Amino acid sequence: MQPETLNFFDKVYQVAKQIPYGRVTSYGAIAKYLGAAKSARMVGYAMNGSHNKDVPAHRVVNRKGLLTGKHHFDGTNLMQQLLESEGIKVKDLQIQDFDKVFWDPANNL
DNA sequence: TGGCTGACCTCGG
DNA sequence: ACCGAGGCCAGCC
Repeated sequence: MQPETLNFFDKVYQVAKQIPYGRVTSYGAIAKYLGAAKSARMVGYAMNGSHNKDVPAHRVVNRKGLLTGKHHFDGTNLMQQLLESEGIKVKDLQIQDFDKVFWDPANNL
């Protein structure tokens, strides 16, 4: 579907958009799926432009299930609220049952 | 224009 | 098992 010609950012957006409801993924998972495990940083940075896209950046967290990017959202606990709104239990910036809500792109794509 | 930063992860010692 | 450093690409000053 996605030609290799697409840039890293575009690919990230494509994958992030496909994240199912009530599920979360990590930057590294997406990066690794794209074939650039070392480019996990870029995935997070790509989320910076996700604001203009329909990318649920709140469903993307770090490897520890910590909402590191919540500081980039509008309010303070907005990101946590969104996740809890989807049924995901979040303790402060730590996602509970992260293993259960974790969605691997390679698992579905 | 050139250079630094940034929502991270993996590898090496 | 723990700690330190590197790497990637694009946007912004």
